[in-house]
Amino acid sequence: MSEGIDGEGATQGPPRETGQGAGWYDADDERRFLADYDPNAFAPAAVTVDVVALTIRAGLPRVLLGRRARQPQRGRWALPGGFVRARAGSAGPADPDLPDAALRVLTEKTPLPAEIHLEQLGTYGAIDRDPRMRVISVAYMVLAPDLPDPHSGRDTAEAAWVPWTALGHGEGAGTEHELAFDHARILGDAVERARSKLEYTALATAFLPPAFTITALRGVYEAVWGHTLHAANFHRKILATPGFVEDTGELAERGGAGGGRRARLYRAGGAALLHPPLLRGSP
Amino acid sequence: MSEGIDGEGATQGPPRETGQGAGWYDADDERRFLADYDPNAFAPAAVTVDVVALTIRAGLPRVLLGRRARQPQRGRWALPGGFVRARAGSAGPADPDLPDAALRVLTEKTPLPAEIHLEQLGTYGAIDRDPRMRVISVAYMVLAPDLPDPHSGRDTAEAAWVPWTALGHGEGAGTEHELAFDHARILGDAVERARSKLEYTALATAFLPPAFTITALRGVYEAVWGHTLHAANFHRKILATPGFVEDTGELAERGGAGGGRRARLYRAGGAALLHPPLLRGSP
DNA sequence: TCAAAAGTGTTTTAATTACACCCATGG
DNA sequence: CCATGGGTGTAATTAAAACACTTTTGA
Repeated sequence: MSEGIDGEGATQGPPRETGQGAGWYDADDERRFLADYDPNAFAPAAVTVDVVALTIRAGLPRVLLGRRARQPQRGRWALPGGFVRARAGSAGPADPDLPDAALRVLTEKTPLPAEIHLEQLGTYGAIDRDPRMRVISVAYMVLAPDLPDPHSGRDTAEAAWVPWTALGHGEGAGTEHELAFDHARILGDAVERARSKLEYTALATAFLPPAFTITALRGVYEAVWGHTLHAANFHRKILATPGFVEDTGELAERGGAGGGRRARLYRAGGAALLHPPLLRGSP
Repeated sequence: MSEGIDGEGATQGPPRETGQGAGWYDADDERRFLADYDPNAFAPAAVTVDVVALTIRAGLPRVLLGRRARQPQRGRWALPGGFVRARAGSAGPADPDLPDAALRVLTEKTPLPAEIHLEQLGTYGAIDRDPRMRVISVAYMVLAPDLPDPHSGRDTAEAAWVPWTALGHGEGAGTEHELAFDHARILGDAVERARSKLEYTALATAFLPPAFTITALRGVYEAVWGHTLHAANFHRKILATPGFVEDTGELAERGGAGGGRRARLYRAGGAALLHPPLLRGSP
């Protein structure tokens, strides 16, 4: 990990030769080295996590945002985020790994269900992305079913599930919904990732409750991709894809608002990847 | 970016209210805030980059590794890596962005051609991944054509393009080629990413020189995927995929070793994504 | 002239699409 | 009993896989 094979600052003092020349791995020598090591001899950097939590509510794809109550970028909408706890301190225990940090900052905003899809999106570290200092931010994407309204949290004036279509990924400068820092870019990357992963993975079920209808599943695709799909062919294709969904044997409560047959309920199947994939370019 | 909307340590002192209540964005207030800001009030973390540079040489897929000349993990093979330069200092100027840091540590090992594919793989930050301290490492993947032998560099006893099949991604514990830290996991993630991206992107050409034959392109797929492909159908499919390759009008120097027709030379086309994709499951 | 590699034709098979139609339910 | 949404049948289209075959070159 870490400094790998080279890297300035990666070693302290001259190399400790132990008579083996080119140097094969020696566990005793390593133990002596670590006993002498000073962890504060390195140039520090601030590391944060930002979470793009996506859901679908009322047919619209939405992202969890909070309006910043403090400087910098006070008043702007921003992704939930926070510093990674590198070690235990007054604020609490250390985050064992980066996903723990992501879930920690997210649960400050909203309760989470037992099953949640969390994946790393990417890391953003441009030198000018935060006006205060060099900050390197690891972004995560969360896909969740429709959740209760969020609470605002300590540094947030308000928090809400905002339709991402209102944000104009990357553009939207000067609008009411302009995002703080480079969060518009991070959101744009998350949306593109989600759109693309619906094609070749079974991820769409992460947006739904444990039991759902094929029509609800189609609603996920239509909301995320932004266009309608052929209902009959979609239905058949889902059922023909091994492991995508499993029949629960139950039926949904009622048909559509103005009548209609009651739909069968399915649960997510075991498959992670779809063979064959669903392609986006279909009507 | 950075601390997003919440995050402990994200603010210093009480919020500065300016009489606007819920707080809309105010550029003047932000300017005053930044003038007072102390960048050293944060818990630091070490941030590094590690680079998985992949190529194909003599029909084998290979990764650039160096043998560590210093503790910790002295004698083990490791990925090229180094600390991100958060700000300018005695070691040199700051890295403007993370990809700059990745290219910097890579050019310490090998000269690079003009065109190079660099993409971020992911960030690794488990609390125990480095025995010295909490280190968060941003991993990059580079795909390169066959390059000259690498130079060893300051902290490296030797450097080489090692066939990744000899490394057993993630396993290989106790073998001569066991990797340092969590580099086996990072390499495994890179290999899986490369295998998967060959399916639906035109990335295979990144492993080849500017002009190449369809057979050489097939060799890339066969090396990375680890099985042979049907030559005739592969040929046709490549040419049928719009924008994958363009005919140069030239022919390769000679046919195969023991005779054979001279192959046409192609260059990479403009397309980034393949429609339709090439699927891995084909003989 | 023979073997090796490049490249084309053609048949078989499977997946996708489009459109027609039946089923179940609420008003 | 009819509008609405769920669900199935089936033919037309298109892409993939398998296999046979021609072309070009080096030894």
